[in-house]
Amino acid sequence: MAEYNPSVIEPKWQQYWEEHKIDQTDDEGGKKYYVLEMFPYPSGRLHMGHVRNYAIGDVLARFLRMRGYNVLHPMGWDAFGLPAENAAIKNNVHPAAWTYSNIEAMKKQQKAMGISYDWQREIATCDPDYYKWTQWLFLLLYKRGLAYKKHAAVNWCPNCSTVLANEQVEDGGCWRCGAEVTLKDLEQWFFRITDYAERLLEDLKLLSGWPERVCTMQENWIGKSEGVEVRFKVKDGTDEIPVFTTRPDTLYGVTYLVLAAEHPLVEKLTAGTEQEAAVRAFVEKTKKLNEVDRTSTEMVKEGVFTGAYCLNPVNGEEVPILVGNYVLMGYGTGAVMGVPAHDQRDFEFAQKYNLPLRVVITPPGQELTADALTEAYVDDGLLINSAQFTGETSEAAKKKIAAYLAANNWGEAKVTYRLRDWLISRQRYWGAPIPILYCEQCGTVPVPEEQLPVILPEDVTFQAGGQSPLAVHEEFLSAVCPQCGGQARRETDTMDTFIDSSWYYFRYTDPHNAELPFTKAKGDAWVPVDQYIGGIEHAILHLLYSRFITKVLYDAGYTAAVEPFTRLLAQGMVNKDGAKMSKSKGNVVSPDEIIEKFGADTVRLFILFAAPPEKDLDWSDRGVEGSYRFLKRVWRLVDRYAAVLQRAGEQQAEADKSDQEMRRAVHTALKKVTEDIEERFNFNTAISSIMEAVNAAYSYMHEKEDNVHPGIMKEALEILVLMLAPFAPHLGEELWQRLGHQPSVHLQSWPTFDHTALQVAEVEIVVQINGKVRDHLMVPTGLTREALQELALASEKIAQQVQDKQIVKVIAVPDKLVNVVVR
RNA sequence: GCGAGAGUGGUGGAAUGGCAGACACGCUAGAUUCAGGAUCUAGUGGGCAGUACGCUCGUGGGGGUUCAAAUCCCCCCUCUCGCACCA
Repeated sequence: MAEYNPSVIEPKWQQYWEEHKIDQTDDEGGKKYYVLEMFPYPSGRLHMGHVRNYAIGDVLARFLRMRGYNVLHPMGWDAFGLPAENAAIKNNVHPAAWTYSNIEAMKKQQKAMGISYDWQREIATCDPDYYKWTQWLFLLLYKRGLAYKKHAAVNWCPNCSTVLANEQVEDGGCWRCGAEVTLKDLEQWFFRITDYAERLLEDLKLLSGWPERVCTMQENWIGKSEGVEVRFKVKDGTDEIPVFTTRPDTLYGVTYLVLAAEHPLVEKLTAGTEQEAAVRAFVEKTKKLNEVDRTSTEMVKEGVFTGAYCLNPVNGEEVPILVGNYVLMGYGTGAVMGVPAHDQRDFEFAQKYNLPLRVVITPPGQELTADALTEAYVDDGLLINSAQFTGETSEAAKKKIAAYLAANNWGEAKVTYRLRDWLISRQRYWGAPIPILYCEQCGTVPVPEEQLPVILPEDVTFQAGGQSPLAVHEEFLSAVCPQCGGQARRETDTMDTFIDSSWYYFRYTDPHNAELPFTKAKGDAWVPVDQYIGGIEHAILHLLYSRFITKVLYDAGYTAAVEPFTRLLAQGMVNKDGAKMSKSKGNVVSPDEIIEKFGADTVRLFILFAAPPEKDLDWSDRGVEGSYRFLKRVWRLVDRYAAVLQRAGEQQAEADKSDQEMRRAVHTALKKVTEDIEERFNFNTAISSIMEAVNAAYSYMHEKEDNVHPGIMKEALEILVLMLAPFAPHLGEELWQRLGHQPSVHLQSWPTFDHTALQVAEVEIVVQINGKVRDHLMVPTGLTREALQELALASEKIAQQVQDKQIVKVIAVPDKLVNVVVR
């Protein structure tokens, strides 16, 4: 009797699968299913989060193949990024060398896990064959007017020495290193994602296969709000100040106007006035505040009078213009109208600076006076003090005032989004160069497509100061202008790595194409991804960018997909002792060690068994041992009967009761496992059903010893092995062979359960009195309500307890229960 | 503050209106063994009982709907995540 020895069988089957190209996908054949796990950054080591991610994807991929789908299950590397560059500076290795050796190490780990990837489709975003098409994508956006350069106050991470997109600032810190982000005035490249704001919002409705919270987060991030833009004329001047408001019904309550510190009119309005010095000091002070303090709700609202006034278009009233620290230049128009009676922020501000309040909205049936207010009345109501709109409801007035403004050319209805354009240039080396030239004659010129890729030079020297080595690389810098043939200079910024990952799922469909990023036929054959699996941390970033890029490709006719990912599974984290695994806490569990000790099958099984995929999972060494024990238990079961079963079919004995029970147990498990994987993704309960079937087989074995029914035992073991194969692929393969079959178990059809095996002659029902269980009865299956009721009332225990009471009602549920209601 | 999710034995978790705690970990006992480990078998929510396999309590707290609630509804508490002066 051989022992279960994963360290022998796992490498053996991995090699077999590779040699026999079991995991390669053809573009033709069967109904397609695209399973994708988010590709990793090649840090050099897999962590348990990766292991979980790939285990989930692999069970699905293997299961669906057995269900007859043509499954695409590729893997690649999000290989550009700062850590490579930091490692280069610190250890004096080239980022490319560092990255590729990390890729090798991680690939080895993935192979050791037995994940069924089609390695022929492997991609790395730092490969010129890949980033050529990332650059092509940039040019596509450029041609379509979606890539532009502008001067703006942008987020700067001093630690990473580069700028960041809005999405990449978390809590005022850099998403990668956490350093406090400051604002810098720089000229930078942007993608016009705001042009797609409405579609990105609207199409969330198509994503019924996504977790609702991810859609909600995207919805909040896009932040649509509908209102009007009103133009206030500056008194004694020609300038106009546009103001965005969602409450045009409060327009008659405006008593002042506030500009953001960065508002272009601030300087103009105060130049040469006696307010100039005070305003300038205030602006300086406000600009110095970092983003966190600036947008914190706890911040004290402060402001200063500019000395200027403007005119409320609807009533011609003069209102003072102030500069305030609570108005953001980045949202709306950078100017707000102050309605202290009906906006809490304005109320606080007005109290502090003694600005007047005017009530223009009253709650229905109530009087409201300015003096009586202790806080703003922010709800809808009826208009007062509002000329011809007095008496209207807020709802009606919003529309009527908007129309009135439009008719007089004082403003118009407008929709504003919180979403900002995507800042995509990075002042770093290890990324795809932006394919742009600056010509003295022609200005900004895109690199012609046939000249792609713009190769990232390898002979660079890194400087401690963090300046990109491209900026001082003469050979890279100098270029010939494709338009005039004159001297030109290359853009030295590289692209945000989120661009690399925003289209990689298309490249897998046609990874070796030298003419195009992918052909439409191949892209359309696979995209959208049917099931995408990854961490929740990309709820906005990667997932929003990918949706945007897919829509651009759709508009340009390169894909028929409107959305890239049909279903999304946001997996939970892998923790240890209730806390995130981290070096500083010293609670990191290394996948390598566990695989070495127990084998990949055990790790996969444990991680899928310990919790449903979307929940956080606490790592337990004991639990892992339990999974190992289970696999050994299966091994012994098959080992004991494999020989016996070679004789199966010789004598087909009549099946007795316990034989039939064995068969029922296996088919019941099969039904449950199939449903749990296919419909609910509940791998934990699928595995527990397999365990139950194994337990049933042990009981059967004890009862029958060597007199098991060969046909039934054979079928039971085969079904068990087939069910286990997606979870523990190596053991599945080994046992399949030991049962006398040819490999590969992974090319077998998923078994179908036999309805007749599930049928039972008798079923245990529960008899309740007033909802409390009082008896259990074995009754023939399929009894009618009436028959069931009769049997229940005839039961000794029930009859006894009911005899001196009045039966009010009897509820009978066939094959389940009877509830007798008594008084 | 707003939004979303969660709260079930000693532990991970199961049950989505019909016997709460499947499955597993841990623990207890027995078998096997020189011993340990491994393995197999049985037991394992609390209380009361005491061999009647019975009563009773029990799914964060309180209330409600229902013949029947972990599950549906209302209020409250706690935790996690996301957003947060967005005009």
